[in-house]
Amino acid sequence: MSDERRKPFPFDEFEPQWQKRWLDEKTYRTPGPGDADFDASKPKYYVLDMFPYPSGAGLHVGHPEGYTATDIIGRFKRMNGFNVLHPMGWDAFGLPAEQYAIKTGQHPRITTEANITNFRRQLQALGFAYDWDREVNTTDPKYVRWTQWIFLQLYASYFNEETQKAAPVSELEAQGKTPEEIDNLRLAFIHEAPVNWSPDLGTVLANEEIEEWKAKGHTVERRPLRQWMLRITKYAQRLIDELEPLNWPESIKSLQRNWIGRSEGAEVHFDIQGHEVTVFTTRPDTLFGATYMVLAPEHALVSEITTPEQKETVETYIKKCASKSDMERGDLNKDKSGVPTGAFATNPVNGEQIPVWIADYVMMGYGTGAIMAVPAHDERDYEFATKFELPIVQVVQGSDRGTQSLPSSGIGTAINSGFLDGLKTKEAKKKIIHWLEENNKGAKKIQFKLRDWLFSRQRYWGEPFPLLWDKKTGQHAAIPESELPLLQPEMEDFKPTGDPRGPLIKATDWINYSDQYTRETNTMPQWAGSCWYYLRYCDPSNREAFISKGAENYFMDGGVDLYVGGKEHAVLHLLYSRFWHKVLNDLGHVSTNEPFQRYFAPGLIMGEDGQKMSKSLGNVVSPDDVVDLYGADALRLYEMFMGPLEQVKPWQMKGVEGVSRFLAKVWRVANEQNQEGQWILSSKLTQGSDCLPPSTNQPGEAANSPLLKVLHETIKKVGEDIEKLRFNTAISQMMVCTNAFTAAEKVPIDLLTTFLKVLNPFAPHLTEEINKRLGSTDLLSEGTWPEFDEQYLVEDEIEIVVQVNGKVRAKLKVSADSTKEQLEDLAKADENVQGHTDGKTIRKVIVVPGRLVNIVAN
RNA sequence: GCCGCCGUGGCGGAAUUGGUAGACGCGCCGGACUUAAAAUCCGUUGACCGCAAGGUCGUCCCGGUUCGAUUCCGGGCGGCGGCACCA
Repeated sequence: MSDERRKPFPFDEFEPQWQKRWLDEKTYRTPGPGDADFDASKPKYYVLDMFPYPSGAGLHVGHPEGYTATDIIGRFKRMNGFNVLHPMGWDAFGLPAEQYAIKTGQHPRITTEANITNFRRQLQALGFAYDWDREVNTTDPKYVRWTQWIFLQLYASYFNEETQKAAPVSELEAQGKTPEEIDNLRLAFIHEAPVNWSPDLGTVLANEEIEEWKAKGHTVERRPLRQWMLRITKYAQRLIDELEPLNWPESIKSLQRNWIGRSEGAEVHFDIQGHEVTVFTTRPDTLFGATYMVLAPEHALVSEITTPEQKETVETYIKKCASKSDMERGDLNKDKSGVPTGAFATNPVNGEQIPVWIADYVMMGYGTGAIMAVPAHDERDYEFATKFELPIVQVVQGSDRGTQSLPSSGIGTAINSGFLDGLKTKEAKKKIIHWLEENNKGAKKIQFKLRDWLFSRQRYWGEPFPLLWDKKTGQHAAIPESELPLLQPEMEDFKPTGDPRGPLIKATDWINYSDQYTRETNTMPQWAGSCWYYLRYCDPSNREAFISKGAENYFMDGGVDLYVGGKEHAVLHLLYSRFWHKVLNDLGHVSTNEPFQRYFAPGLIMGEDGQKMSKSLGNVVSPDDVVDLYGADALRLYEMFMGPLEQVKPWQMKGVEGVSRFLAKVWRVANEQNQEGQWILSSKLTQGSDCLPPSTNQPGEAANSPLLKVLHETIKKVGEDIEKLRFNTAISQMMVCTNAFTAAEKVPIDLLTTFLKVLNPFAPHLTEEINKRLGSTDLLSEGTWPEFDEQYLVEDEIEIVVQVNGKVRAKLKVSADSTKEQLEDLAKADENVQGHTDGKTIRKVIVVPGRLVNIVAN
């Protein structure tokens, strides 16, 4: 253990030197519009990583998986003449820093800075070609300023239903709308609703965040509070439609579509003793089968319609439900519960009086919080009706599932349904919707699962809302843009108070804006900063705007070309970001309607034990340790060689050793050790091409040089594989090529240099070092990607397979231009083939030139 | 329950407009070099039968299409991820 492990090549010496040089010389700086050295005619390529939350634990080997992939693409595109934008930054607001601050008393800014310094060091030790001049940090006041500015754009906008676009609320003012009416249309609005309040965290959480924090041992309860919301639901249809043309994995698209949850159906109005109640259904064709109605316990009308006899029962039931969270209600789905209100509703289609129940299987948050129950054709209604002995009337026939629980998409024929009888489900739906619309009893309706985005948090370490409250009128207002950024006040104590207005409520001087106004004390969620960081990278130090028109037009033309990052953000971050981007697009601040043209999610890297890496299991691998033992290039190579990028795969230290051996082999193609153990240039190296046939211009002869052939195959394959993000097969091809170099008597330097260019995006340190030792003063990464020459790829002798009845019986070396007839004759002449055809009649011979001959005989 | 993805050697994985299954790497075994070890290099390595030539089986299981199926179709089984009383 104490023995220093012998390094197979001196990566520990040259890797830090190259990293220092790249940083000092700003090798990977990306010139943008406005820079003196910017060349507008050069095409851009924007390759983006999801920026990390700089935790105290530092990087684990999962981080560099995606980062290495983008680095290879970026370096490759750079060598192919693109002006590559490949930036990195920090998603640095967040609860862990705040909680650590509460524990230690240290300001979150200090721990955040320290963590960033550590993350940056770790990333730089891997040799990524980031333009560090473009680094962004969501907690930097210069960044916060623009996050708040974008929020103010949302605040000052509404969704124009006609254009399906955001527009300034000033349009509404011009239309004479009242302030209240306008507030009800703003994209950022105040809403009082039951929210997920965590007493021990002292904050409200988004629905999507509950599970995460519960898993960490925190409690979450339902509590009605006034909160800022963002009206993302207005964009539901566009978020689905505009997803379609994007180059994203189909599975991720489907995840988003699912989340948005579009359902087509109808709204139907029922009368309950003078009160109109609207339900949503995807099966309006089953209206004749509605034998009872159910309201969510929280439905506003419950108290009004409940009969005196049922009052006590209903109130008890509502109390019981209120004590349960959404989750608990969901967990108890084995057993339906509910009570009758005593009221009756009139089925608009046949005038039948049907009982109105309340039950917690109906959710207030979806649709209208009320349903028509059709027990013959809905599993849940069927279960409920059976339990409480409510009538079941079949109205669709022909379902293969029998009378109960027809699938909602099921096809059948309407029966017991008056004027719908005999119609197929599809036609019945159309006809009933038409009837409902004619008779003012309902209308076609598209319903989404997506809810508006709960945007406020009760935290210290987040962007304060740039908003004020009028002390007298209670009306809210924006602070002037000139006062941005609005930073949190310096506070000694940011512990949660239990006051749902958050810890900022304690900063009494700060809150008191003027005699007229007091400040909003909520802060924004961590998503805010990550919603638009990809835009800031394009123009990170702009003081006049969040991004300049010029930078936006150039770098965001067609959107981010490739976005790589974890699937865990496939729904929320990517949805929120798309939403903000669309609003900015509608308002004319950006020129595209989608931010990320191509998206790719790398698979998780598991621990050596096959389990997810976690501190508690002790199976976390730190890149620092891997770099110490094998070097940065070996880590990069291994991460890419493990398997397909998208796949979940376990870490294996032995595998790192394997690629380390490969890199050492490359090193030894160019270097050998002398008596003193120093690395000197290999004696196999030659200036000319004296290992090749005399005239390499002759295709046939050139192809006889195995080295030249494999090299050109490698150029071709690696280039193609990089475009397809198939790095594992690219690396295996480079291993094949290296083995050919190792086997060669002589190694022509020009061929070796060509190979080094191909390997450079993967292993930049090693290749630059060898190139330098070979006497070059240029950087490979600033050179151009080699072109392959088809003439070296042509084979003149190939192997074809001879099958008899589909089984391989012989392999023949034949000339590549053999005709079908020649192949057939050669195949039939083979001894072993004859052994299998003797005594049989040849029925058919299939010849696939260049591949095989299959003789069918019996 | 619904949606999506995936099942290939001891292991990570390659090969799909249907055409030699197991590239490349790890591990194992054998050999060379060495006083020895490490490092490096060479060779073997899906299973079974055979001295060999060769043969039989083999890509989760069952069936189908085809001259030919890891690849396409139908039906199962198993695993992973997401959603989940969404009307």
